[in-house]
Amino acid sequence: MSSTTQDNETIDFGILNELIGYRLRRAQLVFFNNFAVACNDLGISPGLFGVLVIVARNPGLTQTAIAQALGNDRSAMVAAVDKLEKMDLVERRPSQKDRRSYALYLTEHGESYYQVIEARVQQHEADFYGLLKEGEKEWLIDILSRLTESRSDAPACEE
Amino acid sequence: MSSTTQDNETIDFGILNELIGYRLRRAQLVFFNNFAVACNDLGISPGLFGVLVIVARNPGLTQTAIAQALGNDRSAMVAAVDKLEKMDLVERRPSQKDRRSYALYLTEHGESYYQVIEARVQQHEADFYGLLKEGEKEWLIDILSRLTESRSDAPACEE
DNA sequence: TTATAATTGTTGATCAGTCCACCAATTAAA
DNA sequence: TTTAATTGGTGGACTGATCAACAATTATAA
Repeated sequence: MSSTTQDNETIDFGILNELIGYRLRRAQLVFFNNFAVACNDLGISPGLFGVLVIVARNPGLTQTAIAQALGNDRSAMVAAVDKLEKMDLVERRPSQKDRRSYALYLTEHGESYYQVIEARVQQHEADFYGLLKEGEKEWLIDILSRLTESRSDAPACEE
Repeated sequence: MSSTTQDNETIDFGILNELIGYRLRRAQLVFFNNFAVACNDLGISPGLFGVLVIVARNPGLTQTAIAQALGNDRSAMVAAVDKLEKMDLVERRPSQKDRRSYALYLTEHGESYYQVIEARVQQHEADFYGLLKEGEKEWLIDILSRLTESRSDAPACEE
């Protein structure tokens, strides 16, 4: 009911501040901006990073398999993999089992560059750790996972 | 028979599942979809609902004031208010203090219709309450607020 | 006062992301 | 063999966000 800072010029946010959906959107936007600032020189967006992680940890997957894992459309993968290929981070190798599909792998340059990117991303995340108390990060991720995997065609999540 | 679908279960998400940013994005997407399903017949998007709430609780504000409160660009408000005007929910009244700006108010129809919309939104939010334990909702909102208002883009802060 | 700077709503352009329908080639199933 | 699915891919539509510019208006400084 009360906003965090009740200053002179009080705008009443009403129900908005108590809506998980609204708060999620605002927080996600802040993370997005921070990610962009931290990784713009690397040419990596959050979406591209997601693809990179899946390819790095699961070499040989097809584009549709990655799309399903990330909850994206197959068609969206084309431009993403094209970009990553032009950056010499990912390469498409013709699948031997299925001549329709490609098997995706990190290039040699991609292998080493991925270490840089992941370190940068983790550093970007750490920018927010000061705002969290003991155990809050794990709890937050747990509850977000619950909210995500409850409904919808949740992606295949392990662990 | 087992090539693609079984791969799904063994996909390693690596660092992804432990990233707050990634989890936020996924959860927010689920909320967005649920919101759309719950409110598509009302013609209200999350963004439009945000504007509606601010106008309802703070009648007479200018478009830029609302944009700043919601963290949006001023130019984005034009199309939003145009839509809400065509729906006969919001009206622009010329400001008496400043002839450059408008003062925004809910129309008569908007006043009653807003009750319907807010009830629907709250019902949509309640779809997720079953996943939360005692006090977790307040905790989650508190954490998300902290993450959001840490950075410069904080809403509702005038000087 | 006058000259200058700032603000308001608005337009337009760009850009990323999502979504959907569709296609040729290939594979799976009937 | 005929038919149905699936793959990567293309194109279009549709949001959203972002930014630069503009005319009208207001605020500030000289």
